[in-house]
Amino acid sequence: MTEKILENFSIAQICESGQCFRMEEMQDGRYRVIAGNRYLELEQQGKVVRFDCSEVEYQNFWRHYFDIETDYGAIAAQINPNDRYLTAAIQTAWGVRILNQDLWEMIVTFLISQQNNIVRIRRCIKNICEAYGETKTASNGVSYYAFPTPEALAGLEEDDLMACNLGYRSKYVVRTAKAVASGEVDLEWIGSLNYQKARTELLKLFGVGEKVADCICLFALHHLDAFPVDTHIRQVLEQHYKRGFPNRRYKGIRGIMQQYIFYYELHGSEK
DNA sequence: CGCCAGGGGAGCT
DNA sequence: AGCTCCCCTGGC
Repeated sequence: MTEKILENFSIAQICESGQCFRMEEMQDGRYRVIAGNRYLELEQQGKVVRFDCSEVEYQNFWRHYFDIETDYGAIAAQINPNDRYLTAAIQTAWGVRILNQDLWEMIVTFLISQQNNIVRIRRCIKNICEAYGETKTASNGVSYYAFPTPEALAGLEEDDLMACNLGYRSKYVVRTAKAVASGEVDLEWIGSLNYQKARTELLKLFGVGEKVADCICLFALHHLDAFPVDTHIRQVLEQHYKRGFPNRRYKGIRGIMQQYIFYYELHGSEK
């Protein structure tokens, strides 16, 4: 067990922010997350967060995964107080963080996300993990499935993942897996690039467009200036930012603002 | 059964 | 940059 007192951190909000589809609430207040081939259970009471792992594992992995080293209070303080929309958004989404997730996992996840809803995305991910991910056992005895490696998917026919409910996205995932497994695409190299260059490389992948590329940049590569524009964000921009989003003001943290907006639209405004 | 939307993308002009 | 058409599934 590792206990930390954390500001601007809400595991519930992170879970519902729609950036990680392998995090879920088990019982009330207790959450489970699978990242790559790691498993963690955690719970939160107020600012106190209990991680079911050693201090070493927290320091070596989960601290970075949850982006604990970034001061979100300072970021929230940069929001223009005259901006009524963003001010309302941060009141609801104050505990959201941009996770540091695995690059391959995010590529597959957001290939699947296109023209898809969150419930089915979750199920698709679950399906491919159960079908092609390695079975693992957590330190507390719980068994779980790791995310399938590129190699595990590279041997498939392009339509094989339709059995996992991916629909037409099956060929996007399989073809990308083949490209990565063969070495034609070098994920480690992409991970070393700056935002614009990484984005350009990701756009070369079959099935990756601008929105998906920005999601990958934000959630895996931690390029906090990436600003994914989906149908929800587009509507917000049209309604509340007719003269354009204040890109200059939020330069370098636009992606965090995007997440606050996205969360607010999904859970906060309650129409 | 048809229609349509769900966190877009490819292919062309 | 803008446009058309398209992919598959689930809900109504």
